[in-house]
Amino acid sequence: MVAAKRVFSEKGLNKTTMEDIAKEAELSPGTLYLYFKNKDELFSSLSIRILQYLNIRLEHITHVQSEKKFPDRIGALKEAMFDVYEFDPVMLVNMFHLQSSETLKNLTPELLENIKELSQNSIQVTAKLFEDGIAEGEFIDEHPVALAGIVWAIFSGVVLWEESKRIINDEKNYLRQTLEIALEIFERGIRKKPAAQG
Amino acid sequence: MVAAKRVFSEKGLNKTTMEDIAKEAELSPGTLYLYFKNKDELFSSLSIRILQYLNIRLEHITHVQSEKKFPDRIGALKEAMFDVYEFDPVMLVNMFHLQSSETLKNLTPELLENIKELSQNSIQVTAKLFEDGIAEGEFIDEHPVALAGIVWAIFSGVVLWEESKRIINDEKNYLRQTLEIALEIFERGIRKKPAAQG
Amino acid sequence: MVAAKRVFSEKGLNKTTMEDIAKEAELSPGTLYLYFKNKDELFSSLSIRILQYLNIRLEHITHVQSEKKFPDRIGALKEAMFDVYEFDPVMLVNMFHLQSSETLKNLTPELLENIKELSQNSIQVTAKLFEDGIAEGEFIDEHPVALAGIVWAIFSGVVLWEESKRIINDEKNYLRQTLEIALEIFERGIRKKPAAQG
Amino acid sequence: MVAAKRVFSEKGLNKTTMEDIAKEAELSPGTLYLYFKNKDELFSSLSIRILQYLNIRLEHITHVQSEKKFPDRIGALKEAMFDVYEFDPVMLVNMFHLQSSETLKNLTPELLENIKELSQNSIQVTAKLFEDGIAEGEFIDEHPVALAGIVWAIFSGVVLWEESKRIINDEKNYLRQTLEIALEIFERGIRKKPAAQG
DNA sequence: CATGAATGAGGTTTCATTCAT
DNA sequence: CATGAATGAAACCTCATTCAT
Repeated sequence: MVAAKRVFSEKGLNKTTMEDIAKEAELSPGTLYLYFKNKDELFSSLSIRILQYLNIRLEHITHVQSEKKFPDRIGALKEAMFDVYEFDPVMLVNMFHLQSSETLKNLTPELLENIKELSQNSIQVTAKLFEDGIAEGEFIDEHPVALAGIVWAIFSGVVLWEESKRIINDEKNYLRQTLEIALEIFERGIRKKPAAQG
Repeated sequence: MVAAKRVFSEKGLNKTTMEDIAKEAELSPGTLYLYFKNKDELFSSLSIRILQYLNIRLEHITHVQSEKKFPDRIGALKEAMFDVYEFDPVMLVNMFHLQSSETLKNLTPELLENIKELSQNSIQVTAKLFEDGIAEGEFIDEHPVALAGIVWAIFSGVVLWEESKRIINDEKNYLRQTLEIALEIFERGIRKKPAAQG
Repeated sequence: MVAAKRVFSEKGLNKTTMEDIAKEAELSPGTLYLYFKNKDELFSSLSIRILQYLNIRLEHITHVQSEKKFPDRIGALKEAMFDVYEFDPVMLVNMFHLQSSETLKNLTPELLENIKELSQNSIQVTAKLFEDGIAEGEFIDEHPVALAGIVWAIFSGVVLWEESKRIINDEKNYLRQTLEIALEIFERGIRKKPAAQG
Repeated sequence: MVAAKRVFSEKGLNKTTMEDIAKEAELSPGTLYLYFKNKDELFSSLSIRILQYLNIRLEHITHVQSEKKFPDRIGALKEAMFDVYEFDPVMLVNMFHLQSSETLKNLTPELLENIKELSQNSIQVTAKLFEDGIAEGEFIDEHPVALAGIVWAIFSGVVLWEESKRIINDEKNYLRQTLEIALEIFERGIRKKPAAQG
């Protein structure tokens, strides 16, 4: 349920009970089991929604904007990241927590396969974005998949980092600014001739 | 207990029972509660050990190696990262999950304060590493705290990323290589005149 | 549960486990927690049943028998006491032990308020029984609330006294006789002109 | 330990741990077991101190003041009650709670015998106080033991009553006044010709 | 399709008691 | 005579899951 993820955000996966979720979703606990095999699957399904949204956005970048030059496409990637974050900041953070063996082991094989495909696909699509730049000899590093991994690692690192600052220090969340700077540094770091020094 | 984290590492936070830990530590369940108020606090104490180790390594960089020039110091930071990761990869990942508000509520105020201080300190110490470079006009961005945040975000992002790849795809963990590349890109990205192009 | 107090009666509050109660009630332990927040609250709820029964009996005296003269009404009070004792002797004794601050802290505020109201109400209703006698100038003491307090103190004192005699000396319980005499003395003691001397 | 009973008073028998007591007594838990076989025995020993004090006071009334007339002796009994209450209000209340089967069953036979004797003795001594009055034909009731039981029941009833009022309503404790009135009523109630009416 | 009362296994936690020092 | 760390049995309580309605 789209609304039930609010509970996960507040309490975290472990401390959230099925009854909490049912209450928030205005359903009965039993009803949840009509839609989800168990708690972990419910949690994962919510995570998958974000991965799906992310993939849709990435498809859009490659297909619709395929004629554009690289600098615009990395800008589009940045926009996609912001959108994904704003689509559901809470579940995004939760999804990053999903990546721990204990949760993944309880999933149905289909669901696990689903997650695998979605994440592999998003990496590959991201990697394609870098291929042009590499082809044109603009980049220092020439392994597009590595670059894709790193750019998503930066994304998740910044999201978690800003989130934990918010919780521990009660600070405001500067995600957008921090991510902007981080990606700028990344972009400068991968180019042979930094734009700024043109 | 230094030996009790083995159980956490194997089973993950949720699936680990106090009795598991007691058995591994060759103690009785009751004894654990002489040293830790509850399960969350035991877990957090283990996380703190990593933060403490990190801070010790960082102190070492600034104090002992203070005469060294910047390029060496960012190299030392990189080494510290690898060491922290190898000190206890699993607990490091768990620590990134610690930041869920509900877990933090069960901690004693002292422990919470302890965590706060350690993370703030590690950021500040890291920020100092960048100050020289900024003072010498070598860097584009001039906000050392922002750079410190980003470099740690990259670290945690890469760690989580590689861990999840390992779990989902059963791949080997390329942490060292990925982190190496990521930090190289980062370093190039922050300098005005990339060393490679000097 | 009306049937669950049997266990308390047999074993006493401390020695009774939630599982004992569950077994006697033919329920599972978890089910008990659907109805009672915790053990103290379950125990208190049983105590409240006696207070409620007492209040119902007292209401009956004032409302139904309001036309009767005082001597009959104090006789009715005596009957109420016997009935309350016979309603559940063991829980009555336990109720007198309820008043330990630590136990009261675990209760929900509503339950605590409930207990307060019931005890205050029973005092006030009892006090009303004495008001007529005072109005007609028959009594020496003219503070009805004080008399109400004393008559209930006598009740609880005699109940505890006879119970402890029963336990320590394995004697039979002479509650009825002792209470009869005690209340007769009380009644003679508060009147200006003792009936016997008329 | 004379000072350790404060803990019982605050928390009640069940909620008080041996460690609480040890801390209050500035001893270690282990040391308590040098002096007391177990928790119940520790608790009972504290109760016995009051019974002993009560018996000493009662002896004093009969032996030293044996030449006095009855009216003075019942006045002396009243004083003894106040003294006993002030000697240790807290343990007095606790002692009344002791009278529940669950606690008594764990006692050593010697201790139980001790308690039996002390309470039987105090009843008998009290009964003697009434014998003179009965012999002189002043009293309506002619069973001294019954009167003794009732007078102690009134005492314990009033003590518990005032104590519970204090806890539940946070009221001040009017023990002295209430007991004074209650005993006056009792005294008037047992005499054939009330003193007040000459 | 939905419910929600009931389950009960299993977790966390407590605490009277012991024993090596 | 005193300690207090350690015990471990047994308590309380939780919560994912089921199933009769």
